[in-house]
Amino acid sequence: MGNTHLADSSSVQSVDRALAILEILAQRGESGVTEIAADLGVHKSTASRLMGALLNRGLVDQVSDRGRYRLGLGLVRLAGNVTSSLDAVSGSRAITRALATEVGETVNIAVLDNNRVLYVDQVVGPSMVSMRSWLGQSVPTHCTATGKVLTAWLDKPERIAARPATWKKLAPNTITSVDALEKELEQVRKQGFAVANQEMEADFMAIAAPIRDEHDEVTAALVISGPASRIKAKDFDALGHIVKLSASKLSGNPNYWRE
Amino acid sequence: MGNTHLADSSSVQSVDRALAILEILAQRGESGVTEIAADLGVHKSTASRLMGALLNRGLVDQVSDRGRYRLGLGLVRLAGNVTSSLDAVSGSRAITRALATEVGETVNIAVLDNNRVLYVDQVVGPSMVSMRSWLGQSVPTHCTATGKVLTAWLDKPERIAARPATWKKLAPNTITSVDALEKELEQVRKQGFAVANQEMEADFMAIAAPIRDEHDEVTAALVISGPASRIKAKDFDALGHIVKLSASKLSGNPNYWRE
DNA sequence: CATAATGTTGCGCAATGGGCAACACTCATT
DNA sequence: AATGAGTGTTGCCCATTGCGCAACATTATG
Repeated sequence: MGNTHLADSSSVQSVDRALAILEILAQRGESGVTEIAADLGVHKSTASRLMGALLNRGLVDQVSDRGRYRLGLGLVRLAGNVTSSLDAVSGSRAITRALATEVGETVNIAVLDNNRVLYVDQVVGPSMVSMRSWLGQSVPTHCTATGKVLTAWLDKPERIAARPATWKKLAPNTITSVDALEKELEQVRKQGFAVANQEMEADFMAIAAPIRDEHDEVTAALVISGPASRIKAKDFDALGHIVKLSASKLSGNPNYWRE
Repeated sequence: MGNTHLADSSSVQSVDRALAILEILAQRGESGVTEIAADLGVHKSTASRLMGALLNRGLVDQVSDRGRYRLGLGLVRLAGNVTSSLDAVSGSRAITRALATEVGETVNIAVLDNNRVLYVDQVVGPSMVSMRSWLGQSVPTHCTATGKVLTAWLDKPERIAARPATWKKLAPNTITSVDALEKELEQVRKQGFAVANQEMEADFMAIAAPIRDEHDEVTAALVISGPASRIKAKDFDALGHIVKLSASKLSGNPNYWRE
């Protein structure tokens, strides 16, 4: 998909500023007009007017009658349009649901978004334990099974560009060096699937396989995830093959997931 | 939530035009610059530049290198931010998951969005039959259990404003008159839950109950849905009470779902 | 080949975006 | 109670930039 903010080829400054507000609110959660104005480097009256335009279209909501702002449900409506058209075109939902039922865990489809992974589809498994929603989440590449699958087959320069900005240790097994990551990606290419074993969050496991287009390019990742108490080392191989099989059913078609 | 497009109080014209493009693409699926320009009443060079700003921020994608445009995955990322912050604040996920497991069907939370219903959360039930995703979908109020619950307790003028633009018969049992709808909403108020029995789609059933804030105002609807082969008339009452119980667990708090 | 249709981009004018300043409102302090 | 600080909104007016014209590039068709 497009970069978060390219050089301003063929753009409109005021529109770009308004869309920058959305990014700021995505990071901040909620914010006041004066704070946003400082972030944008504009006067607060300008920030207020730009915010007004976003408010009028439901892309932001006011936290109270007069005051702080946050991202609005209008975005959910628009994003629902994106994901349902993906479902309609790719026919992926039947396959992901079958996989979720077969392995009993949550299933996602994810794409590469610059040097991050974006989760664009989700089927929650039937397990009773409350798991967070990954849909629409953006995570680093190096500590996720999806990130490994999405980067393992990239050429070297692209693979370098997809590395994380920081090698922060997020969980007990987080990979924190280039050498270790390259060795892991070699293993992914050999196995045809990736495992993230408590690398992004303690107690959180994931196994992912690549979805490929008609030219055999990796376009998305199919992943199952759950707690370490249910996904054990002795099962990685069998589960990896099951995920690969489902991913292959999603493969061979034009790139629906557009990056 | 905010209206789709208010009178332009405190707004910026070019930003509003760019956001109008998002709405057009949501309706159209994909579109060329010239078509969008005609819709907006601007020159195609203007439409191209507005589109460029949306493209730079990932809110639209190009279908090919040079040509048609559609809504982009950047919207999924932003919407994911909205829904995960709703989960975090409301703690609704545990309750909706438990309900999905208990009744074996898909569970959603929905809000009133002008005279439409917007689905803002979803847990898919463990059933094997492939069901569509409701998350982010916008549907009419009169033929959905959620729409009935969200409008039943409104004052008369607001209830009138929430009626559908057209009374098109969408399925075998679609309500197609004001009198029939008012009678149905009276029944909903009496029962405390709503049933949609093949009213929006043939073979599709739903049962919904209201989620209320600390002032007992209805702020969202909790709904279970599935095919008519699994949700039968003899079970409406029992299921209605189960959904009411779960909705009451989500009630009594400030309005997380913001309308 | 020519033509039609589409999307992109340089240029320059004037419409509107944006800063200034005033206002409205809330909250905290004395 | 009054005052001050901080915030968001809005009228006014100037100058920046949005936008239409026109040229160009690309693709598809006959």
